[in-house]
Amino acid sequence: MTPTRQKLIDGALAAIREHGIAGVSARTIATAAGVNQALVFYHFGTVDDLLAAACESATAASVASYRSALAGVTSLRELLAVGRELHEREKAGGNVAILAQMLAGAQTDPRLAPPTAAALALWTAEIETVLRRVLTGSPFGTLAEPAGLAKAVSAAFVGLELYEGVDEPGATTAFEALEQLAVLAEVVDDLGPVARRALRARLRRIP
Amino acid sequence: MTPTRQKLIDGALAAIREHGIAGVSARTIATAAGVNQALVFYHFGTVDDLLAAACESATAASVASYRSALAGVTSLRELLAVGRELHEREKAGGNVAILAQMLAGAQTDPRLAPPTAAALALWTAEIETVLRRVLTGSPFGTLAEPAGLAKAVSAAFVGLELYEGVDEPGATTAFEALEQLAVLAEVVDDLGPVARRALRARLRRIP
DNA sequence: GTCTATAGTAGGATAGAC
DNA sequence: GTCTATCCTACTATAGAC
Repeated sequence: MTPTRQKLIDGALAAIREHGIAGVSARTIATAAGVNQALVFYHFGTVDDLLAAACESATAASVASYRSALAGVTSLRELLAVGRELHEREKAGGNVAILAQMLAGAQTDPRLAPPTAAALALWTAEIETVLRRVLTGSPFGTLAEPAGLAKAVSAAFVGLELYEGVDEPGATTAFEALEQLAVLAEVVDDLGPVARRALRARLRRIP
Repeated sequence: MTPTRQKLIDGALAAIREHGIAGVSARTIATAAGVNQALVFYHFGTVDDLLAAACESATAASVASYRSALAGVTSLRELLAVGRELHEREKAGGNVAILAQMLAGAQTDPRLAPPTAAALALWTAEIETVLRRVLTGSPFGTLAEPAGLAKAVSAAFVGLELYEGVDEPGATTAFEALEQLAVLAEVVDDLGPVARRALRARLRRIP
């Protein structure tokens, strides 16, 4: 990785954060990177390709920085704590914000869709591993596929970050409600043998 | 509402759907609307103001079209069915897609944030009403605030629609997992008196 | 209210000097 | 690899004719 390539990638991330997908351009990126505008095309060919590289880089780094924390998670409560920490750090950093902007752009730009899907897959794979471990033997795990659940969790998280951008206090109440729901989930997961048997019996009656 | 204003609003919605927030302009909107480009500024002053009006209009219409269906909802299962129908219709229509694009744009454009928040509030208010009714007496309702839950549901839905744009089969598995989770929620909600008492006892021990 | 024309700015992309 | 200069396109917004 040459220094200029790195500058451009960092500049692209800064430009997305500052101007959103609607405002990024070779010029705004080059300004943020402190390099000449023509270098975007020399090093990456098109703006889209630079955005793809930047998104991949930022997501890979972000996911890696949570890998050890996620590896230690053995309960829903702990997973939630990691999610809360991620959310807190995102307020300053904004790697999920990058993903959200890419996702918005990818809806109508076929060149952005594959790299965005790939970046999201980094998150879902990590979350799926944790969910598979945490939900083993739980009523939740027996019913819902960890793979689908991981995708739903990632998508919901992105949606909440977007929502926070237009209604910060509202987003706080939304997160609090989800935390309460997770508490309930842990309680259900932790029911005594009698109640648990009743639950299992009910579940068996569902196709 | 003059015919031209209406054409412009419809054109704005079509343009957002086709080009995303990154690609809308007075020109793309005017082309979609079949009117002269200068009329955007005559009728709405700025592109942002037209987008705001279009978003409000589309969301209000969409919410209104689900009001009667939502009024008949008395269980989580039924609420889920409405959600599924909305999701199916969105594949063709795309009013949530509009909201998602506005949300992405609003992150960095302060002029888009208030109208976007207002449009989202139309959905959350409706969902909150239903949740409040459905969750009365349920362990879920006693723990989590319907207001926060409604916001979380709306945000998650937007996130899932965005996710679907880059990974359609993945989004399907995500929706399926959430449906399974809702089934489990209904089962918990419907537990026999013994198990229910055990659940309540546990919940009381949590602050 | 709607049109044409246009000013002024910003954007993608390339050629060619260094 | 990096820079300047430049072409062409597209954008917002307005002025003025109809």
